[in-house]
Amino acid sequence: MPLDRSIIARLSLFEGLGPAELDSILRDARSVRFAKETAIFEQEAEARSFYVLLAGHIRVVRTTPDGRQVIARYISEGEIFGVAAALGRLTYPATAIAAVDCVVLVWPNAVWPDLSSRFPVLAAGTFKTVGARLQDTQARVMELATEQVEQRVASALLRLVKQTGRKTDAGIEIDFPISRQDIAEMTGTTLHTVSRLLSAWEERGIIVSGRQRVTITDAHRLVMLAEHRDG
Amino acid sequence: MPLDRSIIARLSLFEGLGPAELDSILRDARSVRFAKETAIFEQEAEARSFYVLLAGHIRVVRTTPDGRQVIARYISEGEIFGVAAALGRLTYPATAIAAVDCVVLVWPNAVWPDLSSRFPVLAAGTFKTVGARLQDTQARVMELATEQVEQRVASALLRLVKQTGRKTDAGIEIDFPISRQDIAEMTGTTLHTVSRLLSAWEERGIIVSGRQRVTITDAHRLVMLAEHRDG
DNA sequence: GCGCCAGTTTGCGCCAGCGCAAATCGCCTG
DNA sequence: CAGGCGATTTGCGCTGGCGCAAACTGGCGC
Repeated sequence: MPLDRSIIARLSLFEGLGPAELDSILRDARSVRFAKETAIFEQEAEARSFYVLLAGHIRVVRTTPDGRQVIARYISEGEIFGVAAALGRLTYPATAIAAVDCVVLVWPNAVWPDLSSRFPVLAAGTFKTVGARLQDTQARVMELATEQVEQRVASALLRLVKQTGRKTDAGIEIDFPISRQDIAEMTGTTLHTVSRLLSAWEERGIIVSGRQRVTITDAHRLVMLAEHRDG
Repeated sequence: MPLDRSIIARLSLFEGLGPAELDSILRDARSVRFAKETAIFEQEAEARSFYVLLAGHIRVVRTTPDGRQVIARYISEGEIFGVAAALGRLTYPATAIAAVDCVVLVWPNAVWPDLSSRFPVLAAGTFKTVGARLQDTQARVMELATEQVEQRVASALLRLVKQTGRKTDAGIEIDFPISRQDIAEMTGTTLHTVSRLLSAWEERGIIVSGRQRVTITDAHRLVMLAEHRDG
């Protein structure tokens, strides 16, 4: 059963491509479902495929030799990921884990040279995504190097809300389960410190939170916290 | 006066290209000299060109809104840099400064689409470099998030030595002037802490150092320091 | 050859945030 | 609806490394 082009037509990555072209691209793809907390690919494994996330949220995690984990980023719907091969790498540099039940499109790496040369828009879009990621990662280096923990955690929450925020009556909620431990692994601190910070912010009415759930109720004050030393 | 193809023939980026192709690539380039401590391009400036370093060493620096600096990386001979435009960015994300007198080749961005499609090897090599940089940057995030200052400084020195080390009778020396402040800006600490660490290491015979100069005399013990908590 | 200055060293006090431990709380399962 | 488990909260003590300040030094320019 061939995939219907409507599933990718709306994605910015494929913008400007015609129906026949979309069909041609989809001919090499298959759609796969991943249950919550299962791995799409693993760090160090041979890179055989690249992916586009159709539905869900994915956590990209790197593990140090001594077993400590760091969350490199979250992938949102419509993003391309696992493009190691296009960047000349033979293995994936990180593990991708479904944060919720996910649906992804999968292409074998072998089709990339052909696909990218036939559809320069696609290649350009992919490299633009990579460029943006490089930029983000460098911004994180700067944050880790120059900012205090409180600023870093505030920034991380704001980034998550911006990327995946869902409006509720209480405020804007992060759209997938995220633990204190996860936030700690994004910001280079411990779950204890994150917990203390969130508690303090909740007391001051800036957020409300629960088990694996965070809602920002006063984004403005959180921005102040992220930027300055007051708030 | 046209540039001679011999200046780039030996670079891995242009590997596998014939004389006519090299000449064709060089036709669009010009060679420029930058004096020590001058800027090749500035953060936030419109990206008009991309570059290849022919001789010297370049420091890539990002500045935070409040004026703190972080060294993103050092560029060595033969590397391509300033490729913002190929990644879909309109401005440079960082400032590039000649750490010593440098010679660079400069191409206007306008020729990139043509050049990269005519010479896929060149495009692939460029994206491979970008991929490696993304990898490096993520590795730095992990280091900043999980390691102590001592480990980070040791790792930074080892990376510099590996990238640009020059053998002397005392050991392996970093091939360009580098201050305690520079090392601090690479590792997210202060020049004071770096100075204390280097003094301690010098006392233990692991390095010898002077004004803007570091020589590793016992790389093995420095590796131990970078990995564990002893040494 | 001398003076100046950027780069470096070092002492001291302090505190942000980690590590450890224990209690508590929600949620899911049976 | 009871039990159990993973997530969260919170107290306490400690310390790595920062901030400040002052002294020192190697090299370059005059």
